[in-house]
Amino acid sequence: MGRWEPNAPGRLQQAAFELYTERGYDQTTVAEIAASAGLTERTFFRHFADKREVLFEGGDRFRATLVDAVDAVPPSATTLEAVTAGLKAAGSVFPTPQLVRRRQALILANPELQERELIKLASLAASLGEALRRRGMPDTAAELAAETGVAVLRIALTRWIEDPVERPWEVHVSEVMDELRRITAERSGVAHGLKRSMGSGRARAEASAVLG
Amino acid sequence: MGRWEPNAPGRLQQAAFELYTERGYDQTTVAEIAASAGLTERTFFRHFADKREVLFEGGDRFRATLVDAVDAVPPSATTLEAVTAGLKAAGSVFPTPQLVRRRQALILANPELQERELIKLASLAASLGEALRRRGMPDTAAELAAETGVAVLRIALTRWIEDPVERPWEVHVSEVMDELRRITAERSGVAHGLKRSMGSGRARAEASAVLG
DNA sequence: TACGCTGACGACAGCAACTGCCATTACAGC
DNA sequence: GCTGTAATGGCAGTTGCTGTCGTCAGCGTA
Repeated sequence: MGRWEPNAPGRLQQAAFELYTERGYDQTTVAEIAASAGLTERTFFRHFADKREVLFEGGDRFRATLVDAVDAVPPSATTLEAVTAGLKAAGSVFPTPQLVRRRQALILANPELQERELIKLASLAASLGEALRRRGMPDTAAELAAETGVAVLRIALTRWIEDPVERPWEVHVSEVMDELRRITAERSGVAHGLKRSMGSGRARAEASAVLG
Repeated sequence: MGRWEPNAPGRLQQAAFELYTERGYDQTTVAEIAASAGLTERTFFRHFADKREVLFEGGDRFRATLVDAVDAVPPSATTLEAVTAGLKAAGSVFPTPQLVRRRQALILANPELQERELIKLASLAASLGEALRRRGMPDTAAELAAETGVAVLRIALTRWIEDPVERPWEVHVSEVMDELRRITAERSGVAHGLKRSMGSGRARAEASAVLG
C-alpha cells in the first residue's frame, strides 16, 4: 500500500479525456484535470510535457508495432507490400472503433490537437522511413514511401472510422493502397486505353469508379 | 504622412524573423519583437494570431498559386500530371533559396514551429483535394492524391534546398514525382524489371511466392 | 533502533503567451 | 469645425508551464 493512489498518469489521462469531451479542450484547465484525478497541476506536468500530450500516449506502441512488422517482412517483398504489412499490423493496437471515433472527433475539433497529431504522424513517418532504409532503400525513396504510407494511414483511418458496415482495418488499408497504385499508374495519352473516350473530368471520375 | 510608420505587419514579420534566427525562437518574447518594430505587444497580437503565425504569412499565396495552376490543367491530363503542374507553378512564389533555407532551418529547430508548418501543409492538402474533386475525382482518390502530392512537395523542397548545384524547383518536383511512380509501380516477381533501377539490388524473385 | 536515501507529490513564486476592455489620436468625410 | 473610424497603447487578468523547496512514506543499513 503506497502513500498515494496508484497509476497517477492513467488517472490523469482518463480525467483529461472525459473533461475534454464533456466541456471541450479549451474550456478545460490543467488544474481541473488534476483535481479530477485527485492530484495537483504541478504533478500533471511531471507526467506529461503539456496539456495536449496527455492524449497522445499510445503513439509509441503504434510506432513500435508498425516498425517491427515492416522489419519482419522478407526482403523480397516490394516497398508498398512492406508498408502495407506494417500498417495492417499496427492496427492491432487500436482500441475499440468507438473510442477511436471519440478521440478523432476531439482532435478534429481543436487545431492545437490537430497540430500535435500531425507532428506525431511526421515522427511516425520518420521511423517508417528508417525501417525502409534498413531494407536497402535509398534515402529519398524511403522518405517518400514513408510519407506516402502515412498518407495512406490517415485516409484509411478516416474511412475505417466512418465505415457504416465496420469492415476490418486491414480491408481499408488494402483498398486505399490499391487506390494509390491506381492513381500513380494512370498514364497520359490515348495509347493506353484507360482514358480513351473520356473527354470530361466527370467521365473520368465515373470510369475511375467503375474500374475500382 | 500617417500618424504611425507604415506597414506594421511587415515590420513585425521582419523583426520576428531576425530575432528568431539570431537568439532563437524560445529565447525571443513577443514584447521584444514588438519593441524591435517600434510597436507594443498588444499590437502584435492584433496582426498575428500567435507568436508562430508571424512566420507563416506567404502560405495563402502559395496555396492560391497551386490551386489556380491545378484548375488550369486541361481535364485530359492525369491526376499526377495536374498535381505536378500545380507544384511546379507554386514554386514561383518562393523567395530566394537562401531565405527558404534560413526559414526551414528555423522551423526544423523548433517543434512548435514544425507543428504549425505541418498544419499549414495539411490545410494545403485539403485545398488541393478540393481542386482535384473539381476535376471530377471521387473523394477518397482526391484526398489521397492531395496528401501524396504534399508529401512530394515536402521531399522536393528538402532536396531543392540541399541541392549543391541548385537545379531549379521544377526539376526536383519532376524527379520526386518520378520516384513516386517508380515506388508504386514496383511489382512482386521478376517479370517486370522496373525495380532493377532501385533499392538494394537484392533479388526479389520469390516475392510472388511469399506474398501472393 | 536510529539514520539517511529516494521517489512521488504539494506549495508557492514567477514568467510569458494571449485576451478583453477602454483610452488616445490622426485622418477622412460632412 | 465636428464626428466617425481605424490603428494603436495601456492595463488588468487568465492560463500554460517551470524552478525551487518542503513533506512524507517506504526502504536499506549500521
